[in-house]
Amino acid sequence: MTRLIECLAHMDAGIARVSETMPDTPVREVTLTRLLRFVGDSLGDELERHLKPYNINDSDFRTLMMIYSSPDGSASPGELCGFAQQGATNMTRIANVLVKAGLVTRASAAEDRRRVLLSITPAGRRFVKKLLPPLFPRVLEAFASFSDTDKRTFERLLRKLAANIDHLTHPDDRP
Amino acid sequence: MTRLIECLAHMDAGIARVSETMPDTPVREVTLTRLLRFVGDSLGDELERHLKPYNINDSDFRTLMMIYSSPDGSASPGELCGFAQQGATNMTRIANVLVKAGLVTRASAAEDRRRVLLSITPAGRRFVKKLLPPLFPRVLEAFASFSDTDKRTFERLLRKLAANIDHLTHPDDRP
DNA sequence: GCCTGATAGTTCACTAGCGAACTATTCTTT
DNA sequence: AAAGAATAGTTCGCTAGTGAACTATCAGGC
Repeated sequence: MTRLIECLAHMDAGIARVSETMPDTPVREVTLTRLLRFVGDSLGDELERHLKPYNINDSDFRTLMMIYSSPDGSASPGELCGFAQQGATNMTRIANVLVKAGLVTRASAAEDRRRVLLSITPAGRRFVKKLLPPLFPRVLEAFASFSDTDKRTFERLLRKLAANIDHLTHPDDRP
Repeated sequence: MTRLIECLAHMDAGIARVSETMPDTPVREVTLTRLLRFVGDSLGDELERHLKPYNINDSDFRTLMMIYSSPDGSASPGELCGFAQQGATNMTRIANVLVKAGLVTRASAAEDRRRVLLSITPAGRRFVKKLLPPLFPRVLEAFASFSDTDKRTFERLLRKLAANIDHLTHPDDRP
């Protein structure tokens, strides 16, 4: 597998060549977009690599973390797939996985029997507490060469970008 | 589907709660990682949405673009999956799709008959030239509120992060 | 109380991507 | 020149994720 840096160089060259035949290409913005996706995917792969030994994957883990970190340790599939940007279909599968692994329980809510309540079990909490700490050094290492200002700036720009994308995909501003 | 901004708020709250029970959580770095992936995925979804009417998906498109932007308009699956960080298996599928759509041709290379050469067809070039321009305004819009300095800084930080991840995943520095 | 419509989940059938096993070709060694 | 190792793709069987159809429950008018 080629090094990330070489991929980026290749990408830069490709974009440059495209912009020759199509002069109105917004080179910088396209580069940023591709870079962002690239780096994001790499981070995701890193995480999956760490999770694999536990036979759990990224979205299962994210979902578990959302339940774990909810104030009362439980949530319904609907809420979860809203925040995790997952389809309801997939959330059903994830819930199945987590329940089967004994990390959460599934019960239908008392007030509204259509809803389902996924609640974290003691084993689920233990699992999170064991899984998370070894992850921290790697996250820190990824940002090792970042100054405090770098991190603040990076976060600011990412949030700004998120806001822009929000406008882009929900152009329903004021009625 | 919930707004991006709300998801981020929810994510912030979740990380804050986790860091209460696990005080050694590197809150800022975790936040940056999650933000980055979030924004990257959203950009990806945006692209897929635009591509769907043409019955082509993100990786098919990226692959097509790599062939299009190669100096001689052709490449072998091996090169492509190196740079696209795709498995060879999937590249076979992608090649099948592109060939079936008449956008590229598949032929075995003369010098080394193990290799396969994927070459873009005139229809493939036309397709790219038609598909790409409507994409530009959206990319520009995503970075609309970014100053020139913002963009430069963002790019610098992303590349720095990429370099770090490279070290993280290939710790084979010097022998 | 009882249709109508809305909401929450699930099931089903399909697309996307991955790892392991396999095939065909080329390189190396002798 | 023949055997063995290496390389490039493909096929196969599996895991992830999606959209459409379906089920069960609730809410509102009458």
